[in-house]
Amino acid sequence: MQKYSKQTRLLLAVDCIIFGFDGETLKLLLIKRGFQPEKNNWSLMGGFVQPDESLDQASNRILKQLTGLEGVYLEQLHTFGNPLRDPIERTISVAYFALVDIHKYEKQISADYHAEWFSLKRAPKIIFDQQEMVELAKQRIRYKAALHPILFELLPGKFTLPQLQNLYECVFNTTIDKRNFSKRVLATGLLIKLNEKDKAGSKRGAYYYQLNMQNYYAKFQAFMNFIPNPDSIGL
Amino acid sequence: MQKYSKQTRLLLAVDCIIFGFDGETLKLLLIKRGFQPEKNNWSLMGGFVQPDESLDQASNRILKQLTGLEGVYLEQLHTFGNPLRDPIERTISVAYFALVDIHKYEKQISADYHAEWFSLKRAPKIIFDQQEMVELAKQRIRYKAALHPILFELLPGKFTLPQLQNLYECVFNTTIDKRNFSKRVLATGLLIKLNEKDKAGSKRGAYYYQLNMQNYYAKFQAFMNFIPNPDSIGL
DNA sequence: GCAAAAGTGTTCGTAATACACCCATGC
DNA sequence: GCATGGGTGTATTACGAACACTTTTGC
Repeated sequence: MQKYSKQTRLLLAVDCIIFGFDGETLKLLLIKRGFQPEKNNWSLMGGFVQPDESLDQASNRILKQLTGLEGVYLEQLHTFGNPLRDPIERTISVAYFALVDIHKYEKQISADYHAEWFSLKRAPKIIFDQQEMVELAKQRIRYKAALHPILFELLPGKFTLPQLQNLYECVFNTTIDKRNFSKRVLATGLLIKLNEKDKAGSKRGAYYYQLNMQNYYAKFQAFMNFIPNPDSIGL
Repeated sequence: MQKYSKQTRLLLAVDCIIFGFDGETLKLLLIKRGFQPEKNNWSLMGGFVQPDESLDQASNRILKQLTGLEGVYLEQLHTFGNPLRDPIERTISVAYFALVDIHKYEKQISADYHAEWFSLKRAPKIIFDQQEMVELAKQRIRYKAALHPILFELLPGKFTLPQLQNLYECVFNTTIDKRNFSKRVLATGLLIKLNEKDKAGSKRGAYYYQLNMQNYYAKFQAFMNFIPNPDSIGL
């Protein structure tokens, strides 16, 4: 059978908003764009969708090619299709966001790929409408994290409660009572306490926990409250 | 400046999943596809994105062209990009879902546009991967409706509490205690009681309510519980 | 011994749940 | 007068919020 004649074909790209957490602030991974226009300016990880790959495959490939990251949490966010968003030629971009354990890849990323982590607040200007993508991604992460345990994807396999709380406080830009926080979190049954302490953060040391993967997968879609007063936060 | 040479251009379409509520069940609006392949088979409202329009514009245009619907709730759902989803030629489809007051357009739609409402459970087979789109849309609506008052978009300007409860019970496939339901709903401050009754559903008649649009817009993004035990429902 | 962070329990108020009867009307 | 659906109140429970002191240990 024939093709759909008369219809316009358009360029299709994928852009990945990659978040990491260094224990202090949320970070964004950017790269210096390798081609015109906007060559050498900071950009999200992006690339064109190839003829034989799905969108999920494209986003995973681009992530791997530009950062070496593989097997990380990656989710489709939104598709941006403003006719003028790319000044050279109309390009539709399917945006994905990723959550990664920053420490796992920190050195490799900067050494091999010339990508750099920026604190969300201090990130440089990025190209086209990518700032809009980042804002939407931040919003989506907050929204989802208020209900589902996605933020664990930003932490290493072993982490402490203070670290976890720090992450939540940082994402939601709030402070949480540590007694209530630990109660809430432990009540989910998602965590396994280890017989080992992290002595880095304090003299006394804080117990390490790890995810109970069984419960994690089982309860991932359930609604659970990890933060107090979700309404009061800018969701 | 030049174009991005060497990159493949792809067809880009928009498909709209249109939901309505007739007081009994959730319904889906389908149309007989007007061109090959799958000509005359049931399909979502779809069309190709034109060179000069954004995705939102495209979805609104397609909705208007195929159904006459205008100014309805329309939201981007997900983008489907499997290389083989359209057998003729690779086509990326950005799916949108719409919520409409079925009565407002019922006659017009079937008379002028040869579109038809189908009960979700009794809908015919639709083309390509559109069933997947519908499933995702149902899921998204449930998810969103559990937290935000979007289901009002499915009701006429004046509606009764029993009608509203019916809608929620239908969307979540559950039963709700009417005393608790009315308490919850009225507590949001979203409804204004009218001095008028709907006598169609019962001899005594049920009071009409309308949305307090001020509060509706203000609280739309807030988290609110409209259904008991969201966890227990298949979200 | 002191500074700094970790860990832990109780009280209180609010919100969700379960539950049953009367009301208005058309026939 | 009776059948049908509409409307309302209360008692109990569970959960989230507020809140302060003790523990450990490196210096």
